Amino acid sequence: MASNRQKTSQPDENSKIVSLIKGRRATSYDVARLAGVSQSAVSRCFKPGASVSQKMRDRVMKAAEQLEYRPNAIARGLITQRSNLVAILVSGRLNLYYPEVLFQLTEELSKVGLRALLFTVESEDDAGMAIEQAWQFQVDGIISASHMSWDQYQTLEKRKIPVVFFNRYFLDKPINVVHCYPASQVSEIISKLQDLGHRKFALIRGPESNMVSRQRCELVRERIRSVRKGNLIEVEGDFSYDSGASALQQILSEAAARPTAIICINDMMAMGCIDEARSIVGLEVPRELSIISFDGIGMSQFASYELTTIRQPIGRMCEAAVGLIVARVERPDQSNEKRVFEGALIEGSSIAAVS
Amino acid sequence: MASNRQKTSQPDENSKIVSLIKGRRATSYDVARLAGVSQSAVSRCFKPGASVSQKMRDRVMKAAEQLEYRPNAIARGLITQRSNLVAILVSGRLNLYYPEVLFQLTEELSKVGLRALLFTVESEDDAGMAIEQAWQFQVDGIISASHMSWDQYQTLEKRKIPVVFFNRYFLDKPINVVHCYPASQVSEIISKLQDLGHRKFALIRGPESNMVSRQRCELVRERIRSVRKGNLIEVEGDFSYDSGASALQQILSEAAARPTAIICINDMMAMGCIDEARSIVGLEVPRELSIISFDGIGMSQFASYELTTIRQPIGRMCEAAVGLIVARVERPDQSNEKRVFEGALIEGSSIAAVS
DNA sequence: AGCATCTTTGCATTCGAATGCAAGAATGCT
DNA sequence: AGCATTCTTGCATTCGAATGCAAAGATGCT
Repeated sequence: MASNRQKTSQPDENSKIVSLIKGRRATSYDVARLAGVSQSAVSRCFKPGASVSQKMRDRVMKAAEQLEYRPNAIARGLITQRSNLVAILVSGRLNLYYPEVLFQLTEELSKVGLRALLFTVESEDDAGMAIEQAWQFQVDGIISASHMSWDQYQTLEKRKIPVVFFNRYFLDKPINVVHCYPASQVSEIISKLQDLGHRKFALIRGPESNMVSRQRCELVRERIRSVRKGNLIEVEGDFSYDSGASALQQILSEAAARPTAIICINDMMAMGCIDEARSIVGLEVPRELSIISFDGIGMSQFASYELTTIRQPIGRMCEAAVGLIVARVERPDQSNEKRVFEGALIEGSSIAAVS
Repeated sequence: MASNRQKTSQPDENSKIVSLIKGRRATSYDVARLAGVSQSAVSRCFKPGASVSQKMRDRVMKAAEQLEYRPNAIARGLITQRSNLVAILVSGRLNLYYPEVLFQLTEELSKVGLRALLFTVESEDDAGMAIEQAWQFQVDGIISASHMSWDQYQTLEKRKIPVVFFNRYFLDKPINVVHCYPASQVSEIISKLQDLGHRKFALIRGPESNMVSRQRCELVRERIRSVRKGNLIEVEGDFSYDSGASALQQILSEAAARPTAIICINDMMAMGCIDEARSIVGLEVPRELSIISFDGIGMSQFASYELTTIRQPIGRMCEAAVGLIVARVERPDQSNEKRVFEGALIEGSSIAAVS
């Protein structure tokens, strides 16, 4: 009792405490004992904005340093009901767009004191498992850049877990979403292709179930039709390099007359397409075949490709996604929000005039 | 008291409990009350191998389902002193090797019930911050495929956090490490190059501080010298595409006679090198310049590159890394272990005979 | 000095699940 | 039936930090 009250423990007792801790992780109680204060005082010293005198803070901090004390985020999470964990669901060994998103999301989360709990999700089943796990770990929110069904989302909503979709959405459903709607860039680039003499186009889509792909396709179709009843052949891929390559073969075999320009719904397929054209089919890109695409991932600008592509402002989108998560965590009842970004046209060297 | 004892709660009371929960996350107490058993019984039902009768288990599980109960991993972590979290430290927007490792590590962790807490680390400072965070979150272990100083590692060891290095290590220091030592593949491919008539080589290294790069370099140098006092010019890169490109320029400006084969210490630099050779310098690869490299990442096999490269068995390495973590978590005092893997030579089309 | 106001501090409780211990139930054996 | 053994179950405590409340201390004002 008395020893608890005294302002500083005796030197010999101090070393006793320090050595007692040895091998164990120091807790706030250990720090409190060493500093001769209460556990709550220690807790308050590590809570920004709490009411603590300078004297107390100094003493506690000194003791904390001696014991290498760090607040236990798990215990803190239990009592505060905030884990500071955010689940990130990404798919994707096949599309190198995702790693870029993942790394930037992680950094943005880190800036606001949140940690990324990573889940790789290649199917709806995976998403279901990820959701269960995320729920068990009491994540503060989920950022999904991957497969997730409406039912699964509903479950999360019922459980009051904030969800932000990253370049994924459901038609006309109210959700939090960050995505890129590059309407004017599509106009611009399609016009440009037409100015270059292109009249016959092909479109390599993503899966029909993917809304972002559908949206991009709509923009492309509208724009091509708006100028002239253009010739547009469409085939479907799965966003992967390989599927871009086989899509090209399909186009060439199906089209009555070979298209002079191909619009790929993402960079990976465009790269597959270019490589297939050059190495297998023997078409020169861009002289004989122009190719444009969407995303603007890093490697789309490698000299082998130098894609003309519509870049997503991934950095700002990640920032927005994290911003939405934070906002929903702080005010769970606020209504959903869509943050839509423009694209940016990167003029590479994958297009040319029709010869 | 009495109601706590009775084997099943009354129907009306049940719905009262169910609705009481509404909006809240169900806890083991809620389930216990609904099932008419004790909280410890619920806990045991969710612990594999615990002693519970079938009757009890059924009743508890039914109640749990009704309430959508899932054990709170945070609370569990607090009492068991096991968070089931593993920190993964990767660097790397610039080297697409890391995303592959990251995704596979995550999947392997998931298989053994562990979750990946992701940290992006581009410098030792970042590593320091990641370590602090990981420590606060009571991670069960750390897998580092990134910068980490010996001092930082020592801190972790002192704190008894298992660490496994992934393709990183310190010279002759005892640590847990998984890496790839492709000695025979280096021999094989260098011999092959020599058989193809190559005598003048260049080596594009990674940073001198990187042990894996140094090790690969050693293998290359030994092998080249062992056959003939070959001509070997060396320049340093940073594993990125761009640095591969500029390394080529440096080689061409420094070398008295142009090398006919370039050994790149990773695929990214090889791709930069190939692109630079083809697009800027105007050299045909492989006719005028052969290029080989290390890693065997997915995109190294894209048709634009088709690198002859020594692949790391990333899948098995990730499995091993997770295995080591699990072993250290279960038996913390066991001594360190190195798991070394062979490489596998992928014969692409980036090499040819000297003309 | 005396009183009011504001600040600082400690006490006691809480979050949700796990677990050692002992009591109680079920089973087997003589 | 009586006793020993094994299996189930509940009680009470624990993990480590946060926080409402009230007491104690500091400060200002008259």
